[in-house]
Amino acid sequence: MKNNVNHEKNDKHEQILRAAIKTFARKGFYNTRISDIAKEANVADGTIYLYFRNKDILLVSLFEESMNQIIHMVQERLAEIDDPIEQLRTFIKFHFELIKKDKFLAEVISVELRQSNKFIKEYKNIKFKEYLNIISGIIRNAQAKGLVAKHLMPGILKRMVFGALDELTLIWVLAGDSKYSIEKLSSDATEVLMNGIAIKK
Amino acid sequence: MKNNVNHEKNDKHEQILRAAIKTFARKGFYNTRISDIAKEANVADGTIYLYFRNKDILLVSLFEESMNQIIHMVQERLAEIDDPIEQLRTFIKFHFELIKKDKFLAEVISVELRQSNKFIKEYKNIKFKEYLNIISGIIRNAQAKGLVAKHLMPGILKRMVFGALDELTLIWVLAGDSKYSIEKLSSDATEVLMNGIAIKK
DNA sequence: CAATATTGAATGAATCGTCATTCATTTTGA
DNA sequence: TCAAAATGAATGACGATTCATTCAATATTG
Repeated sequence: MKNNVNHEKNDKHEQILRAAIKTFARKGFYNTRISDIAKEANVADGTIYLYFRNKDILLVSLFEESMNQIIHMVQERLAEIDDPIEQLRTFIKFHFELIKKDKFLAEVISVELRQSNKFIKEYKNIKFKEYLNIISGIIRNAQAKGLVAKHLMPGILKRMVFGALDELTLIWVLAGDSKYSIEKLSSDATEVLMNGIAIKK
Repeated sequence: MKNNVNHEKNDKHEQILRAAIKTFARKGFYNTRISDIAKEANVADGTIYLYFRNKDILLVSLFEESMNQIIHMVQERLAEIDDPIEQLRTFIKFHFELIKKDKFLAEVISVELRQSNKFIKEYKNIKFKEYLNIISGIIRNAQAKGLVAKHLMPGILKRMVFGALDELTLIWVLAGDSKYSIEKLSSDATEVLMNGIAIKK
């Protein structure tokens, strides 16, 4: 069974990233030791430096690669929809599907993104901005069609939407939670945000 | 005798806390050295340990004491108002007044609270929960008066409100005041949240 | 085909700088 | 005068990063 592992999932890069996500989620970036990640990934400490320049870059790569995938997926879903109001509804739905699918990643993004954005110099955070701009894009379209009041600024609304969703993400990933189901979070969030943003007909 | 709380008018205690807020805001908790705070406060490194058991406790004290004051102030303001809808409006207004008044503190709370909540074991975060429960309290009253739909859960709404406000706080403290004024943030936030939560008459 | 050489991925112990915290000493002020 | 407050140099622990070495896979040779 040890013949040729090269065709197997011996992708160390991926293996280390997954271990990092899991460990950062459990202990937080600053309380995680490289040796913790190495142990979780079943590689030597030094191996991590063959794939990532340093600890900061490991976190940044994690964000970048994840956001890339997420952006791609959500764009795909939105492309099928014409009505901006329906797009916004879908965006919210999609958000909760994502956090359900990868709880550890959701936790790392929710808890560590602010810090890293502010304190890791290498990180310009383009991908995250791109993600937020999907929301403001939808809102601009809605405004053009008279579905959202024109005096509300898309740059502010996108942050409110993200902030609300992100805070709900947090209670779900931290509490584990028997208290609120993803479905209830999703439906309450959708109702409040749609009512708040779209013009009532 | 020397260490904790109730020597209200202790100059150094306050002096160190202010320096800590300023320094944490600039460099983040984990990138701040005790010696940085000492320098900012014009005291010796060791002096800080006469007032705070360790670095973690310094951050926790900062949260607790600030939240105490904030809770007290907001309760006072809300007490003058009967209508829960007006209370919610006032809560939002008050939030932005606060961040305008103490930008550094707003930044520290917004950026560091999640981390500390999750990773500092000593910290049970009672005060922050109390703050959030002011919001859910208002919403429960509104529901009792038929002003907010009963099927929306106050525990979810309080988080959405806080999340939205917190995210707007973040763009203001990080970007400086250039792009959006506090007043515009406040008015857009109020409009969206009130429309989202209150039943349209 | 076997023997040998080359390659580069992986290892993990050792290094080295960085602080949080301590405490012997000094300063303050009642 | 002396207890409390303040100081800041010294300590000790920790942990990111390095790099000499190992090892397995593949290539070369005769």
